[in-house]
Amino acid sequence: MAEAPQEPRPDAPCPDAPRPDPAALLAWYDRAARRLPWRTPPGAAARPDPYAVWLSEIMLQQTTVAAVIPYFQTFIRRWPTVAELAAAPEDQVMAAWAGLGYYARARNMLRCARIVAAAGGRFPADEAALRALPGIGPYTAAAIAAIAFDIPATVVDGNVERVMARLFAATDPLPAAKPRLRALAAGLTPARRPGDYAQAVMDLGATVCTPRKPDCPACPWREDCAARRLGLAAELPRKAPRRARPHRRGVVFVGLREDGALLLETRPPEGLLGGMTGLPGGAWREAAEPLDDPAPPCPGDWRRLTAEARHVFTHFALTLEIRAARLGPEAAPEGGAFFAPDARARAAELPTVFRKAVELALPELEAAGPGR
DNA sequence: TATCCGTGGGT
DNA sequence: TACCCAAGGAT
Repeated sequence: MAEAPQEPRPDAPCPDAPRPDPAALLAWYDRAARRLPWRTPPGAAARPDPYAVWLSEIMLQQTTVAAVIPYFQTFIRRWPTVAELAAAPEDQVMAAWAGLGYYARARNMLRCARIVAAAGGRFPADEAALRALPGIGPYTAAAIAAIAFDIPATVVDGNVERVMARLFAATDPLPAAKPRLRALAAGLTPARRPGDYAQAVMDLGATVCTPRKPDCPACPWREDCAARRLGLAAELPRKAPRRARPHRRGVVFVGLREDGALLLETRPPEGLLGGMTGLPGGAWREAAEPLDDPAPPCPGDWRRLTAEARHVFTHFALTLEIRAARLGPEAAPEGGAFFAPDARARAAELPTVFRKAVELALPELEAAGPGR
């Protein structure tokens, strides 16, 4: 295709500017690569298990490495192959995922595992085919293709966007700048060691080219970085302003039966905390509106706790009023609620907002004793 | 294109 | 305290 003459952009690298060398980044990676449970050492001839790469990448979506590691270890030990994960009951998978957040990931992960297992148990070594699987978007498809199969796919995550914005001093704000940052990243992707390169750019963003206080002297691309020359590194990438977070309130019931069983319910499959186990309660409404005062899920001596559970979701903050009761062996839940044995073990299988409420209520309920 | 969807750590 | 941010995807 013929090159159309392009309007020069004020923040574009001049044609004679030194082009960052992927080999320099790979040399840094050979030295500085983090050891991660799903990662093979840099330069290793053997590719990592595609199942482990896929599992780690799903867990790492919008989630920090430190948070993922224990969950990855648990999953890989409990379900060592995609076939074994595919055969697992959904409620067990959701319970094992509890606390990691973005629960639609877990359901899509299981759907994906079942598709792959039914097709023979091998992940496709092709970016487009990966992209067609549930829970695998542009980033994850490129990451699996590159890391598991050493295909020269361009991974673009938040790290890569930040590194490119600085390297080329792209001053236009996100998210509008995404297509251009992707194109810049694609222009650097090497044919040699693309899997290590993909991980190297992300490691660079995670450990050197950090959002605040980047460690420019430690950067293998320090001499090539336009933002560093301009003194802009710490200010990039720029971002469009975001909306203020609203505040909501609600009521939850923590019911403890004499035998230690906890009163729970299964949430609707879609939406917030979809498909997870939760506590019965009312609607969560804007704090300025009247509180939804729901009927108890089961008759009992319900008492309001002084303490409230506070939790912050991505797009709103929540304060939960807690109503707690010890319930007799005859207690009969209504409206889909049910008892599950071993309240303390169950709390670990709840989304964090509910786990907080249970942890506030249990000591008081246990101290009160059955005869209260 | 914009909104929805969790959580925990850093500053 | 308040805000930012993280190996994003689905709709």
